[in-house]
Amino acid sequence: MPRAERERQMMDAAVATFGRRGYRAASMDEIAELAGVSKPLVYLYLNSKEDLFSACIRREAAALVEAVRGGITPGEPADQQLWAGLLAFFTHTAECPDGWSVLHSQARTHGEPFAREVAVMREEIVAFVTLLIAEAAREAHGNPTLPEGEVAPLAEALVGAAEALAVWANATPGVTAREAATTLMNFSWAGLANLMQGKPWSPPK
Amino acid sequence: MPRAERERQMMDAAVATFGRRGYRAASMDEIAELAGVSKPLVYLYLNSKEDLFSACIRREAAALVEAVRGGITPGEPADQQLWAGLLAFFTHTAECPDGWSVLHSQARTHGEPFAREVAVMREEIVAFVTLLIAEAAREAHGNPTLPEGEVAPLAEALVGAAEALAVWANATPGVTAREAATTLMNFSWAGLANLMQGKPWSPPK
Amino acid sequence: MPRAERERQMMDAAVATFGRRGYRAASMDEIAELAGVSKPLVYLYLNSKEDLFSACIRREAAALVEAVRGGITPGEPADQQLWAGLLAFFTHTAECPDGWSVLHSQARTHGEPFAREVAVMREEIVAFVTLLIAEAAREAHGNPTLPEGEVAPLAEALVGAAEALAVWANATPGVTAREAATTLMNFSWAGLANLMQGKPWSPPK
Amino acid sequence: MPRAERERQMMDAAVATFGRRGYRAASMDEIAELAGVSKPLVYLYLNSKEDLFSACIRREAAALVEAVRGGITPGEPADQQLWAGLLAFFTHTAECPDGWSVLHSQARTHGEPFAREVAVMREEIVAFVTLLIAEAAREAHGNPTLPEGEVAPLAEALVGAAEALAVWANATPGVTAREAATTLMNFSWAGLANLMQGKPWSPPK
DNA sequence: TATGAATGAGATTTCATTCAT
DNA sequence: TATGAATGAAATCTCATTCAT
Repeated sequence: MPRAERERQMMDAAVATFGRRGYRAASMDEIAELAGVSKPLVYLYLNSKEDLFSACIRREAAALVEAVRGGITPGEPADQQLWAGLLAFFTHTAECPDGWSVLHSQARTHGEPFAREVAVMREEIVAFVTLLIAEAAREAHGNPTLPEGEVAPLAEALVGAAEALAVWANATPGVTAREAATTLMNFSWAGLANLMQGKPWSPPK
Repeated sequence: MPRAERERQMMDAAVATFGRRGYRAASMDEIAELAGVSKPLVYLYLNSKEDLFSACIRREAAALVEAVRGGITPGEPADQQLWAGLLAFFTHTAECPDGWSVLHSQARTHGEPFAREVAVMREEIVAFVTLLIAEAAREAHGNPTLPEGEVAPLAEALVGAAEALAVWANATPGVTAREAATTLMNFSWAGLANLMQGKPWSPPK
Repeated sequence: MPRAERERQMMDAAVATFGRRGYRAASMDEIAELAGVSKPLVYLYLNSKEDLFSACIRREAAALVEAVRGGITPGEPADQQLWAGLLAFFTHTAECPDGWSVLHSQARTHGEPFAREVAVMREEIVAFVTLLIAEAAREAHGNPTLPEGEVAPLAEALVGAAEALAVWANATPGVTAREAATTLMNFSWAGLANLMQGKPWSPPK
Repeated sequence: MPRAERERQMMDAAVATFGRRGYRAASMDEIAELAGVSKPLVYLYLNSKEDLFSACIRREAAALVEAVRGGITPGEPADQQLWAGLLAFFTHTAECPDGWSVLHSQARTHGEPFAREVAVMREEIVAFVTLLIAEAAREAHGNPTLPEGEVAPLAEALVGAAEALAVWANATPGVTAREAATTLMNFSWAGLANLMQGKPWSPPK
């Protein structure tokens, strides 16, 4: 069997195992058995448990970014792009729950080598959403009405809400990607629109 | 030293260690050393690693709920209550980052005994937010304009966004609890208000 | 509470625990709890686990020897003495199963310091039985018909059979001491009588 | 080295260690060292201390039964069969003192999983001896003179005496298997013969 | 390309034992 | 006389990793 395919088998097994058990609780024995190969072969190809986990993170991150990117049509109105991106995001996380678990739950809770890998991808997505929000503001008024420093936290909140909804949708039977995306658009876009029209909510006192 | 105080020391050390390393990577040796006691004493008082982790989850969950509940004045307008609750939430998670990590990152990624403990608390908070949203709709129009089944996902999204912002605020130097709460109110409340006025965002096609 | 009584309580608890669990599996915690005292008190009075076990062996051995000795009337015919001794033996082992377990099962399986304690008592009993057999031979013929070197193994076999029957009687509901003693007399005495009349069983070839 | 042979080495070491130290006092470290392998290999092959002990019991029980069975020629007169069986028994227990210790001393003093394993083998042997006694009675008189319910305790006593003599023979230098078997035949067979002729020993009063 | 055999290091847990009062 | 508080040492067991083939 050619190396590339064997490697894919092993990574599939690793993603499933890491996603369900967590990095520490997953054992190389279990991964090798699930992949249907012997343990030394896993080491021959993937080098170490750390390297294997990193490889999983990179593969799943790339797949997620690819899925979202593929769902978007650049040049469309900002809300259409956000909608399309969210739909692709929720679709992908529903189709690959183990991969999503690796990225969201596991990689971020197991210290420095791994957290950074996933942070890179996340920043890329936050940056894209930040751009969309600024673009939307431009579309609405021709010039940015939102101060620069306020856009980033909003994008952070939107991405955070999307992540939480993805977990919730995976854990709640019967919730479709389209419903999740609609909920989040309703929840966020109208609020953003209000903000852009200079009508922020103001705290008491 | 009296037992109660020693127990508190151990739990402090355990929360710090579990919060930073995760359940599996945290070792009882490290916890005992950080607490300044011998390992057998930890077992004598807290029984087992599982029991210790559960005790940490329960203590931190109770403290968080207590903090949020203490920040709210019942009877005030719904947006005031939400604001106060978020402020208390972000203040508490900023003050107890390890406890927050235990609840948000660690407890939820390590299997059934633990996930359920924290799910109970989370459902309590989601239920409270659901009530607030419904109440706000009543305040705005005198009768519920949002269909029952749509409120729960919105509360889920709001709580999810709050959780993500708490993580982000803890990881980003210089972000205050007040700023985080303001961002989230801006992000969500205006959007919810729009929804309540019957102006949902509608997907294309 | 006076020391002597406390000590007896502790030894009772120790005998019960050692008898049921075995020397290693019995924990000082369990013994102290069963005795209704704190662990340091056990150490204050009985010194160490080894010493406590030795003390149990000595106490139970003395009680057993005392019981057997008290059942016998010296001067009676040898078979009457043997019968009375066996009856007392089976009665005592049935009344004190934990003590018997300590002597028979536990003390002999846990290495040198303890095996010797119980060996002393056992040799005393074997010597007594040896005397009885020789005496019986004299009663039958006026002079020893059995060579000296053959008496000891017979006594050993008789005592061994008694021990095994005691274990069996304790483990088999409904078997009385009188039945066990009768079985053993039937099994052994007639055989011994035959031997003494110079009619040994002879092996083939 | 092939797995089967390594496993045999480990079991040899385990039988020796369990036989000498007892189940609890034997440490897996000691067993591994005596076998000349690392501890993890013992666990890889034999699973756990409990499983290892059970495996030892089963192997030694099978070997003992096999040895006794192999010494007997079915169809011969009952006393010849008993003699041959005892000879084989004492020969085997003298050759495998550690295995005999595991079966007789250790397995029976350590709780339920183990006691039952050895009880099965013992019952098999007691049943065989019971058959022999009944057969002998038939050979002597053509019909059973011993009531059914009395044969079993006699077999129990005979087996018990054999067990005790095996321990004694192993502990007493210079005693051969042939001598032990002769002693027991002398001790028991003539007595049984008397019984079969309807001359039981009768208790006083 | 692939694996059966093997291990060093470290995890949780238990227990006999002692101090300070 | 009596105990609550505390620990050093050692047990069982797991796991990432490598060697020889």
